[in-house]
Amino acid sequence: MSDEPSPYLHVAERIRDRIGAGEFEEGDRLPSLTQLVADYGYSISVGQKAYGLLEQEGLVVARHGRGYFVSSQEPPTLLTRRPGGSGPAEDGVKLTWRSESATARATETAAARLEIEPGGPVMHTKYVYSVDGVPSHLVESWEPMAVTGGTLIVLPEAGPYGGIGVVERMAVIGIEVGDPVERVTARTLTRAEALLLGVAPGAPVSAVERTHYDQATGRPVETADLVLPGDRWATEYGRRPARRG
Amino acid sequence: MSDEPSPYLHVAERIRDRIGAGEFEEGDRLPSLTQLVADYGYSISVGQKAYGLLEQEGLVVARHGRGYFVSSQEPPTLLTRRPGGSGPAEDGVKLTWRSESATARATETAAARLEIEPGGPVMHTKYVYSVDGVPSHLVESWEPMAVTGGTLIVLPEAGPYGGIGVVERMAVIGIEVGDPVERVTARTLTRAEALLLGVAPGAPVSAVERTHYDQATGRPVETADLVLPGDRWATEYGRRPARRG
DNA sequence: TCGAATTTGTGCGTATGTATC
DNA sequence: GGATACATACGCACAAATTCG
Repeated sequence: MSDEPSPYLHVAERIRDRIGAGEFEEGDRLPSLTQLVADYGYSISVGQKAYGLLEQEGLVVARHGRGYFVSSQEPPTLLTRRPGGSGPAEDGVKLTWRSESATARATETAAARLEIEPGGPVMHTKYVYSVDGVPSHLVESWEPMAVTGGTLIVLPEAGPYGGIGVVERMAVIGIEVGDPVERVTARTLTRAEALLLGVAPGAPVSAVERTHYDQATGRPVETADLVLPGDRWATEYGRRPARRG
Repeated sequence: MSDEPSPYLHVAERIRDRIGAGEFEEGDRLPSLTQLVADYGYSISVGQKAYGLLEQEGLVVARHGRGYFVSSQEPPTLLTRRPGGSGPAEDGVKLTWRSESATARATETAAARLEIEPGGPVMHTKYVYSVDGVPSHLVESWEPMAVTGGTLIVLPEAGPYGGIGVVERMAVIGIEVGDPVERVTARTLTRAEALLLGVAPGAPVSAVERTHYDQATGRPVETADLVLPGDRWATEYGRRPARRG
């Protein structure tokens, strides 16, 4: 009979409108739950559900014991990454990392991407990167031992040529590596990843499958999985043409 | 003192585990709320909150009057998109779309990306794309009227040159457009977007800011926001070198 | 340092509405 | 119509975080 929305939807809409109208700005404190009861006449739980909805929409953040606040819509700093690189393109950002390398047998998917036999020997390395000391993203890479085995660069992060990136390392053993192929999709963090990054599981991330190829032979020489939290990273592909207007 | 999680988190974890252990498979009906009360001894509202959490994680779907079900985790096929294109690179996939165009004043962000004055006239078009009849992704594009105004291609989806893509349309008025610049990040769906796509809000998506430039002058001629659900789309950047090994 | 007041977070029990079978 | 199930709402209680005197 009635076309009225549910009370909690009604309250959520009102709050949304009041934010939109400029009554509250970024970072401002919103009415408390008890205030909402006074304002709209519904119960506390209606206010809770309304704020819960707005929280899910990313418009509002709750702070225990303090109140509800208008969230900053635009994240303060979104670091930009370019294909191939593992770190930010911006200057003045301190990138650090921890890594662990071990020889392993190629999994089904790694083998397929490296175009080697499943179970074949690979160097498997896991990275946890940090920006200004805060965990920022995860990388896991695989390199065929058939390519780097017995050379000085077999360990990506140790030895005289450790820690300088795939392109430079491969150059040491005479392999010219071009721009990588990157396959990007979106998913939510697993529990294990969330633990490493110190954020809530279920946070959206870009999952990037990156593969570097030998320019001369066309064979894959490295493949990696990158996990980039969406609230901290953007990746920029392509270059704009030079301005000649 | 106690390290126990909240009851609703505990129940959510148990259900998650039971699904992971194979006790319930895709599409299976999960215990009803009253059954959860019998199983775990908490109240109905605890079960509701637990299922609510799992719903948000995308593991469970609720069907009014029927019950809670295990949602299909793995999509049958992940479509591949290439930069610039709006549709899948795969063959045999039927891509359809609905669109709405209207002239508008450029918002702050659209103006910045198009390098025009904020509030300047633009053609604003919203698309809802479907694959095999099922809503698959969203696109919203802006083109400066200074570029297309008064030409045959002013409406992207109407007239003799409607619906053929940016590169081809711009070619009609003598503008050569190169590969676009795409900036990719991850976020969750807003409620409005979730409604259009018919999926749960909070689902992870790739958000792509795409800009096409005039190859000759280096000026932006079109910019667009793409919303690509992570469970249906991947975007592939770069090409592997030819095999000569 | 302590405690009171405020505020959100969580849980419980119940009632009502509505969809499904 | 009746039984079952989820959706929403209300009121109350207590826990936990914050603020302030």
